[in-house]
Amino acid sequence: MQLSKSEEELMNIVWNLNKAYMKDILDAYPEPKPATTTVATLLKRVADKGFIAYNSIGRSREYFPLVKKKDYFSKHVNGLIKNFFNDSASQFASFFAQETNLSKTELEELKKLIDNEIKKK
Amino acid sequence: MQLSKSEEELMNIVWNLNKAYMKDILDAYPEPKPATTTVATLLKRVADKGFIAYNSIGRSREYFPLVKKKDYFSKHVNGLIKNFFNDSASQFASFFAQETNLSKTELEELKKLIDNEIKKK
DNA sequence: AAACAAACTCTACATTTGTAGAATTAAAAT
DNA sequence: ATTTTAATTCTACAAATGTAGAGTTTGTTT
Repeated sequence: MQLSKSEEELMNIVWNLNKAYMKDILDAYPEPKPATTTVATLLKRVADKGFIAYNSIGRSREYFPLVKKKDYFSKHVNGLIKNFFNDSASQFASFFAQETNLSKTELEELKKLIDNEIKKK
Repeated sequence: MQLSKSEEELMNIVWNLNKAYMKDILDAYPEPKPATTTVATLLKRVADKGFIAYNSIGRSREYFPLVKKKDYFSKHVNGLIKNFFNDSASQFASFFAQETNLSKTELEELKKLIDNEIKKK
């Protein structure tokens, strides 16, 4: 299942906090913060979609992610690639290398990384 | 403004064809093709959002993109990066290099590309 | 025990999205 | 000119999304 924009925003907070009470989540939201009930609704929806779960502790719940950010992301990016780059990751990669404004140093780093990946194969 | 999933799919076809009549677009859809009216609705919505325009030719319209795929994409990917990678493109890049399943050859190619980019800086 | 407060559920509602039938228009074919 | 057909508009409607008020539950404080 797919997360909507605002659900993603919520997930991102949960991923960052790793474990969090409602209150922590609300605190993490940037101004203007949504209503408590809005967050509650989103938490419920995201939980229904199987992205988070919680442990009941006292009157409240400690939420935690069930899906790893990495995993969610792979799927996400792969969807992008499938949709827009004829399912060719390398086509996307080249687009990415050219279009994103990485600095020289960052590019050097990336190159090293790729070298590592090559060695792994 | 943001495109929805199915609007993106349509745009992708239009980007590929570059200029296209309704019929061409329908032809380009994979099976099972949507109803003509569905495509018509999407065309209208996407036009309202300012992503395409058309020249009226005879009884029909020749649609063409107003927004370049590249531009749409940069924004898209940059949004991703902002949202999930603390606004760090290099963080995304390393994620990408490790998580996408590029073959050895593709990685080599990518490396060359990056080398080129480095030289440009 | 009573009052309080935080968190959660229920309900709601406007907007957007996915999808398409019915009706209309206008060009093309006969 | 009449029929046929492709393209467009209008209308519709269910599902998903963004947002939040009202009410309820359940620990917490005094």
